[in-house]
Amino acid sequence: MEKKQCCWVLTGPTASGKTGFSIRLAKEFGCEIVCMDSMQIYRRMNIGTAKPDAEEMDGVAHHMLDIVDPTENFSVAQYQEMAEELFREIHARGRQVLLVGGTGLYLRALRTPMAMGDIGGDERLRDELQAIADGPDGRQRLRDMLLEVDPDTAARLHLNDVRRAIRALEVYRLTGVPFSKQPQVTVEPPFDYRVATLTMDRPLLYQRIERRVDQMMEKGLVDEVRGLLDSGVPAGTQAMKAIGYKEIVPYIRGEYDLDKAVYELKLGTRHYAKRQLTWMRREENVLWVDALASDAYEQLKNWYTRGDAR
RNA sequence: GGGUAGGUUCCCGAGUGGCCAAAGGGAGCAGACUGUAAAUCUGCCGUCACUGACUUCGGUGGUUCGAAUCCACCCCUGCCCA
Repeated sequence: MEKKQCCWVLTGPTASGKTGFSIRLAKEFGCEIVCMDSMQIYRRMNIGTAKPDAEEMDGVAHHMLDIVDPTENFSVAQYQEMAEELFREIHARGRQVLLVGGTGLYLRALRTPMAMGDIGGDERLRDELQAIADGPDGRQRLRDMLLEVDPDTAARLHLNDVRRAIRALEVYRLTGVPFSKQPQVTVEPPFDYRVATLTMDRPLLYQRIERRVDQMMEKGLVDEVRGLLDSGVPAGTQAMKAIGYKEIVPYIRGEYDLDKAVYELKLGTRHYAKRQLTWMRREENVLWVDALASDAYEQLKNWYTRGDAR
């Protein structure tokens, strides 16, 4: 079998320093950077997503940034499709792909293409099921519905896990086959991935997060959020659920003061970073690098350029 | 100095004689995750030799079979009057 092309991946929690390392790597190895971040894909959401600006990019080609309007939804499946298309183009140019971002699900979708990747969503159905869930005894009713058509999934899901229960019911309604009985097509990923995760001492990471939030505020995060709202982006969209946006909206609406907003924003970011780490621990074949180690860059370099690794 | 409200486990905050290692929330930690994922959901959370034992509810000393809860004195904090 022909050897697959290898994509480099640099991941890690927010504020761990991915951007800096990625630019350096890109310059040294002629990489084109592909964003692997579920929120930086949105246009006009720059400060809150810590999207690199032109100066930071320093001439390095970046892809998948600003590809969706904040009023639109976007899915993992779309991401996977677009990204793989891009990889082919970049490789055709004879350049190296460097994926950079902290969205674990996106990485997994690339490394192990999702078996149910072709069963789309149905907004109306979701709304309908959500309405049931919101009703009296909603969660129990949802579980009962699921129990009837897909006892395995019903048993696996926690009563409060409404979101996944809805998805399971959705898949059943759409295909007639229970979620748990969907054919497990194991698709071989078309590319190889060499993954490195940046990490650091937890207290230090949290400190950096807080500092970064303060910087976002100085850069005018509030104005950015206000601008989005004023231009007609509804507060309930997927994009506005991003950390940095969902905490500022209530402040703008006068529901709480700025201190509270900043507190919530920092807290939300810390929680998020922790979840990212949890996700990455489960990923296999990952090089963990202490971002603050003096030889961090060397470690990354060696890992990516190592001939036999995979 | 007088009056008054309080001091509870990392924080906030319930608890006014046994059912209290002490509600609830927050933080923190751990985990899940298959077309919303920066989303959504779960577990742990005084200590230990952990189906039991030990230490804790400002301090000390009492009352009681038994106290975070009652009494006495003391220390500290907020507010009001001087």
